[in-house]
Amino acid sequence: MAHVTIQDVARKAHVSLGTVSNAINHPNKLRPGTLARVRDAMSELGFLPNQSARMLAGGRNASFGLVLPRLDHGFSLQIANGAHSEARRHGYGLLIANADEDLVLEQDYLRYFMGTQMSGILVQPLAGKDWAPRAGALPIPVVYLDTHSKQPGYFVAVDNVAQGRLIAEHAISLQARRITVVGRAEDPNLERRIEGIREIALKYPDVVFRHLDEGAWNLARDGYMIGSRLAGEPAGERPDFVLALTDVLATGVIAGIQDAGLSVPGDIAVAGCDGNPLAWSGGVPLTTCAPAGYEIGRRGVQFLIEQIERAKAEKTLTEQGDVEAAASMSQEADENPCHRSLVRPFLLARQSTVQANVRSNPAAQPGLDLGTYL
Amino acid sequence: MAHVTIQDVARKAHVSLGTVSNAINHPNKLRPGTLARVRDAMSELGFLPNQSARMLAGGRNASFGLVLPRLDHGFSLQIANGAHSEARRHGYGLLIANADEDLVLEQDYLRYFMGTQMSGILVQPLAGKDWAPRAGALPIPVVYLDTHSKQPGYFVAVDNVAQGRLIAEHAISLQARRITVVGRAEDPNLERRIEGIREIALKYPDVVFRHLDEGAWNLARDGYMIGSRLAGEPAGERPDFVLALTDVLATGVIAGIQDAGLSVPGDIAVAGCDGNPLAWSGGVPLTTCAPAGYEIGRRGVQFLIEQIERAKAEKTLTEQGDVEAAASMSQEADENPCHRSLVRPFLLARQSTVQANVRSNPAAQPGLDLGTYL
DNA sequence: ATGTATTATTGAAACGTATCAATATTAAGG
DNA sequence: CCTTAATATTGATACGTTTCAATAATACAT
Repeated sequence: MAHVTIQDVARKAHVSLGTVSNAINHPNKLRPGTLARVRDAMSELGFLPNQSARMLAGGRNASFGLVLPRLDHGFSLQIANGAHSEARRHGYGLLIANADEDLVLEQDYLRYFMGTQMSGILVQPLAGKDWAPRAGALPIPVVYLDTHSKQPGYFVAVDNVAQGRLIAEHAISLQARRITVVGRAEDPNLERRIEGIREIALKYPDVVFRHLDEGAWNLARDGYMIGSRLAGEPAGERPDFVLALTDVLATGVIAGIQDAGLSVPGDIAVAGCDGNPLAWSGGVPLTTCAPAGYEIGRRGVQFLIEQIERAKAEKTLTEQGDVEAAASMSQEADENPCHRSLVRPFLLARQSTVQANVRSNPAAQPGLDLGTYL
Repeated sequence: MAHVTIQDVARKAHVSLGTVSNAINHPNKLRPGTLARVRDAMSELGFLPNQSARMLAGGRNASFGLVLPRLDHGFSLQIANGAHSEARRHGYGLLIANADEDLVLEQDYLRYFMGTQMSGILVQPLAGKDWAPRAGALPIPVVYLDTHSKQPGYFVAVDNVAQGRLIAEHAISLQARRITVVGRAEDPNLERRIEGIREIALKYPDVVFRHLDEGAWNLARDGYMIGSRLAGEPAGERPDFVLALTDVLATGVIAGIQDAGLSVPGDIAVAGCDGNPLAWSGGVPLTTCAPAGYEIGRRGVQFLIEQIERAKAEKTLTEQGDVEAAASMSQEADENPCHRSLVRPFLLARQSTVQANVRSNPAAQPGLDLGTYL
């Protein structure tokens, strides 16, 4: 009942404390016979090493922490999957915490991860205009995901401006003449998408652009209402192309238009903008771009490992007495405090001609299976 | 650079170690002035309590661990969300680990959580015929989710048999005469669904039932191929109703049938069976049942808390010298080692008449917003 | 055999906190 | 102002590991 400790194992195997510890951490330091004896004792007693004690004594935990703002958005899941596979590839574990749209909870989890001696932390911060880097002087590597900031630190984000440009150019390449952008610009990422779209709009003065600054980014229902309304506009005035700022919105817009009796994309074409695989999994062939969450997670972990490696190198130099070399390394780091990685979006043109919107179910496309996202 | 410890804070605030500890854990034991002094010192030094040390010294961590087999299935996410909200309600945190379909990794995370002094662990074990309870004699509460087993322990699962019955009866109530069940029976849960369907089949001998034991549960593409094939069968022989064992499969089947030129549900109706919200989010109004993942997560946490409370009560009794009372409690527990909770599925009849399958976009239904699942 | 080089094993000293009995401080009552 | 009760604060101890210098046990060459 009482916890089985390394002591108990040592006693049972007739060896010392240190030997049991070695059996766990440096098995090759032991003679095969001893190792076997210790292992037998461990399994007989059902020994489970106390991770708290290990970390306290040993320093670092071979895991990363990932704090997500929510669990039920495809983008965050892609991040989690990308981060997880990259972490595993390097022998690290990944623990995920859900801040559940709550700033306080986000802070709590961040502090928890820091206190737990994690090897590093990834955060996809809660969106909001007032974003500031969480955490002060950091005892451990941190990488911010899906966020832009002028602050020093490590950041990995989608190039939202490029995303906007991409999708707007796509619309124009399909001969759209009246384009309506749908969605409230409620956070910097969305603003950047609009910025990209606007750039393109300026290049094509004969195309009519309009922005409906309404509809929450994550509510398909808002899209539905907007879609119904747009469908109700007179034929010559209503848009022939709707650019929704998010795929979830786009899904709703499509449904709204269709329920109003118009065809998509026959009467009005619709495109999304953030490559959310879950939004089109049901069979709506939505053109969109940048399903880049996976890549963001991957790069985030790479950044963490980069920081870890650098710290390790610095420490090694210092130990070798090469103090000036170490100093120059850390000075270099100080001069170059910002590390940004923009993940380039790409067009997922599942609606390569306007007509194609009608039927090209993703389930039918080999090599692209929805199951992965369900 | 070097970690700021409780010592440094104590020195800075001119108090003792114990006082700083109290400031963290029992703030009401301190005089307001002292508390303020300590808190100032903490924030000035940027103190972060070392969680490893806390747990080592103090015993338990106020968090639960959740080990999931995968992150990209809606059901697991529902579980995570249900567990998270219930845990928060009781003041606990939740850390999620993704076993990523890997038995070894699942074990690793379980061991990790046990070693981390988590207050309890939830596991949705990897599916497979050879399932056996992970973990031996457990030092901490564990609850198994979405699994059936004869072993002693705590289990929360969907009543898969009822699920099968429900969906089959639904089909028959819609006048189906030739029902084809689609999906490989690759794990006990799926077998149970078939069992439920079979029960109903026996009750209606004039209805033709057929089971195609093919199609992986999580591959829409498999469903697509099966759907195309079924659509190719002669009009009098092909099914008028397809029951897919999972919603993901059903999604594919629908696409396959439609691409073959038949209408759903006009020519062939299709229903899923596991209430995966992500599978119908795109606008395919799929009838299905039991979106019960959330409820499973919730009950799982409740079971954990129940175990914690019981242990606490037992300990209190023992301390009060009431040894015989404590003994009787634990004896009672020994005699009643199995705790099962079956979550009852319910029909999500989004296709309440066959015709309704055509158009009833969920985005249009108030009170049911997809955004939540995207 | 004997001494030396190599490899295994040992056990004491951290790691940073919570706990709790002991002590010091404050408040209350006369 | 003194006594007693209540409340704050202290600091030694324990938690279960890892680490590392010291020691013991081998293997190897002579």
